[in-house]
Amino acid sequence: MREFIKVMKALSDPNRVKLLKMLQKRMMCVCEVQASLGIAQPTVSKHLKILEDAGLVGREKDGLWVNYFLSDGGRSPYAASLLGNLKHWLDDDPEIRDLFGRSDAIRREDLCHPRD
Amino acid sequence: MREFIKVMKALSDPNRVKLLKMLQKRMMCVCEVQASLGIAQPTVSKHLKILEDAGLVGREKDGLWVNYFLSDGGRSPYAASLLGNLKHWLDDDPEIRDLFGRSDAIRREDLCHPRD
DNA sequence: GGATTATATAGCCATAAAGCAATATAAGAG
DNA sequence: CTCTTATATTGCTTTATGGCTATATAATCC
Repeated sequence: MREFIKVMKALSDPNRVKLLKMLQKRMMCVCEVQASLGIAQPTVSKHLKILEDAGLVGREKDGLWVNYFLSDGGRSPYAASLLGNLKHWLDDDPEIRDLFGRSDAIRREDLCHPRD
Repeated sequence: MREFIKVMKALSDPNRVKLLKMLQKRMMCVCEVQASLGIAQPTVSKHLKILEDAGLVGREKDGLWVNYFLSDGGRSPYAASLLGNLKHWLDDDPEIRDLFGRSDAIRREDLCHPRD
C-alpha cells in the first residue's frame, strides 16, 4: 500500500507531472528542468527526489551534471503502469503544450558552462 | 490537467483507496464504510465527496441511505483507467486483506435501524 | 590545494489536507 | 407537525506539502 500511495502522491503535483512529460522526450539535467518549469533549483531537486523515491525516474551522474530520465518501471509495477498511461495522456493539455513549446528551445549549453 | 491531478490526489490517501477496494465487492452506505474503516462519519462523507468529484464513485439515494458504488468511469478517462488497474492491484496487501476480513462481516442491518 | 559550478540538503513560511466534534439537512415513522 | 435517523456541512486543530533562501556537497578546472 505504501508503494502505491507513494506513486499516487508523486503524481499529484502539476509540476511533477510536467516534469515527467518532459522526460518522455529526453533526459534532462536539473538546470534544464529548472528553466523549463520556472521554479527554484532546490524545488526542482525536491520534486526529482520524490519522483525517484516513487520509482518514476532514474538518475545518472555525468560529471557535474545529474541526468534524470524516465524509469523503466522495474522498481514499481505501479510506477510502470502509470508511466505507460502518461505516455498518451495529457498531450493535448494546454499547459503541457505550452511547456513543450518552451522546453524544446532550452539547451543545457545555454544554461550551464557560461564560459563556453 | 486539473482532472488528472484530481484523480491522483483522490487516490493518494490510504483510506480512500481502501474505500474503493471495498466498493469493488459491493455498494455500501456511509455507515458501513464508517464501521469498516473505523473513522468518524463526517470524515467518511468528506472522503466520498473527494472520490465523487474525481469521478471514481457514484451515489444513489435509497430512502434515508445513500449508496455509493464504483463509477463506470464515464466521467473521467483517468478515473476509468485507474479503477481498472485497482481491480487487480493491492489484493495481496495486508491492510486490504484485514479490511476485507472485517468488512465482510459488516452488514447494514446491524448498524442502522437499531429498532429492527 | 583553492576556485568554480551543478546539485543536494536544511530551515523556514504559507497553504492544503485529514482528522474530529458539533450542527444542519433530508427522509421516513408516528 | 414532531421525532428519529442517515448523511452532509461547518468550524477547528494537527500534520503534510510546495515554495523559497541560505548553506552544504561533489565534481571539475586552475
